[in-house]
Amino acid sequence: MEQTRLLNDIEKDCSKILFAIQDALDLISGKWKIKVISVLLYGKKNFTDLQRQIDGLGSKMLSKDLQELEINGLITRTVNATKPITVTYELTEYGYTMEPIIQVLADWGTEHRHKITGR
Amino acid sequence: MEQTRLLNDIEKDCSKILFAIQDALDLISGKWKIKVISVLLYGKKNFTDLQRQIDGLGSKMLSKDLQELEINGLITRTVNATKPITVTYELTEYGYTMEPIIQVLADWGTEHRHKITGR
DNA sequence: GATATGGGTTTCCCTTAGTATAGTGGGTTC
DNA sequence: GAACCCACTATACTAAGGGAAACCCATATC
Repeated sequence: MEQTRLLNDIEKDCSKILFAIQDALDLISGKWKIKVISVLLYGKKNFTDLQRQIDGLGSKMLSKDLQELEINGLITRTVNATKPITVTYELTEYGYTMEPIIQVLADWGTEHRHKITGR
Repeated sequence: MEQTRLLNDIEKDCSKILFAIQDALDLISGKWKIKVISVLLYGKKNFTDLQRQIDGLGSKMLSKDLQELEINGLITRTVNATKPITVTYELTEYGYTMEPIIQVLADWGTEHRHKITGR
């Protein structure tokens, strides 16, 4: 009885983190969004520079993902009145709160590569 | 010149974390793998319990993802000689190294939900 | 001997995420 | 005035990921 109750509590905990994870993934799912955010952690970038930095990313996907990231408040889009008009994308303060996610993923990936390629 | 050199260095850094992130995502991409790992953080589970705990997950996907997670050394599969035969899935030591990823995602997701639903 | 449970596999289907390619519109440079 | 850069948008296609349902095998319970 006591045991059962504890198990139920654990399952509730577990369900909660499952929902939380889904909430996070909803914003960054897809092949490119995390990478866009990662690049923007290094500073503001314009459209073409973003595309150049992320290998394989086409303009249609970049355009779509930037729109979605903006809608979700993670980045801002600024049109600059420069000679040829340029557009700058930049992480919002909220966007920067994703840094730990990027960091921990990158750390794990680095360790994993060491493990695979025989440290 | 100095400035340019620094920029190049930054771009190399950036490329590195992009590759690292890709390495990590290769193992946990898809709709269900992170959730399977998350549930297993709470302890070993059998097939049916995993399926019950993760809403919407069908047996085909679960079966496929478990195989892939095992191949990548994140979980172990143990057949138990019980009355009706049961199979137990459990995180390996390596699998547990994913905990920080799950944790940081869950934390962010929780905060995000607070923000969206008007703290 | 019918039904249930655990642990899957197989087949078929379908949507959607993503790719490739081309084009637009404004401005600048050669 | 040709060609090139930036920032996209449009169109068209495709492949892979995933869902639903049926089926399989063993045990064992009614």
